[in-house]
Amino acid sequence: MVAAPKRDRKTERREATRREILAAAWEIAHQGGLTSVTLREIATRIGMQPPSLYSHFASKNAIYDAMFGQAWRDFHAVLEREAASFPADPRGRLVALATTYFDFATSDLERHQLMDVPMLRDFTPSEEAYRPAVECYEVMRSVLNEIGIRQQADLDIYTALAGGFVNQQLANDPKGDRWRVLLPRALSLLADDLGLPVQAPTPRSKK
Amino acid sequence: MVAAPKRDRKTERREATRREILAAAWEIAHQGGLTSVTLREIATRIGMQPPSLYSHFASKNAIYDAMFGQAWRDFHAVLEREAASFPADPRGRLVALATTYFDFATSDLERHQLMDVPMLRDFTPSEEAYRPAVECYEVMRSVLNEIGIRQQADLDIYTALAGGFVNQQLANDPKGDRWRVLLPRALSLLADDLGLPVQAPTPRSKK
DNA sequence: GTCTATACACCGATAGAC
DNA sequence: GTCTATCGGTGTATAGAC
Repeated sequence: MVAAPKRDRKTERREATRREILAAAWEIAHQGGLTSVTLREIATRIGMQPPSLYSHFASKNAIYDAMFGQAWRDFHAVLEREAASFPADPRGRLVALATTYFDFATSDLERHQLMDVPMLRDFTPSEEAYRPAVECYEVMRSVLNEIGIRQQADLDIYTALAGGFVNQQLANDPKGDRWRVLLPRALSLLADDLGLPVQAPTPRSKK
Repeated sequence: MVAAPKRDRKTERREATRREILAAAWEIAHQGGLTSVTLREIATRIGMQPPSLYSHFASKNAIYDAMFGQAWRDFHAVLEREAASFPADPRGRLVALATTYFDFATSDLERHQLMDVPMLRDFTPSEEAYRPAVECYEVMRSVLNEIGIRQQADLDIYTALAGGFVNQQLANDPKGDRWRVLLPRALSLLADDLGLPVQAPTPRSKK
């Protein structure tokens, strides 16, 4: 009995083309905003004719959908990776969680808009594309839960705060860190209010 | 010498038509979002042919521009009116200021997007339309200044907080008050951190 | 000031040949 | 799977008659 071939060259090529299309779409979005992504422009960039794209995606919204899913899967991967090395103390974890989200969101405006700002009319993510988003929320909620932030009102304040910082950073200082550096202080206010234990800072060498 | 006529019927009619155009534009925006405002649709609603709109506005962006200016002048009026009856104590003033902004912003999603969320490509407000926006910032900054919030970092935390609450409210509970009711608590955290004096609540009749 | 007619540049999507 | 050709629609804006 001969082993089935491990690689399916045809499928590989198909997926390579899909990736190429998505890469071009991201490139366009980064240059001219999400709404400037058009089938014509995608096709031009990858040397195709616009109708050929329909062999790979059922519609333009299907492309947005794939981008949406990809973005959340990427964040999920980052979140899992970073969460493994979060500090042990509650306040440190809180800051680390928020900073992980903040950095991911602010590092790519158009991706953030696609993920978190419903700005594309007549685009609604499919259930499949939405799944990794739900998984991210689960991870974040469980981290906050461990810390002791369980009440809905407390979670709501946290999300408003994190989202507000991201938006201000992107809107008013997109290349800087004006709000990023304030994040720990803002979170410590919340931590104080919730009575999270303060961990004495690790003693440093003298002075 | 005959007194000049107080009313210019021609000008009045012109401005009435302008108002009619803007009213139709807002109506469309409220129903289908800011980007769904088109000259065709405006013209249809007021019983005109699309090209006729050019007798009143130089371009579509000129219409957005007028809407932008109108929105900020409206907020300025609300702000001046409300500020006259803000409480005397710093914490009360802080909450009143933020609530005034919050209520105005959340009461009209499309207006908020036009004012605060740069989401229309190739639209930049003219200097004239931007002026009332600057005046609003002046008023808000001066209120915060009286309270004792003067450092840029403190102002930045305030704006991130206020903006974050507005966005969460509009995105996740547009018809409710889930974040509105949390606003005083969130602001008291900031007030605590800044050491704003706490005013003993006015004694009420017994228990 | 408003109209008709039209120019012009886009867009997403489909049909059918190869 | 990719192509050519094309459909049917969107939009802003201009020219010129009335």
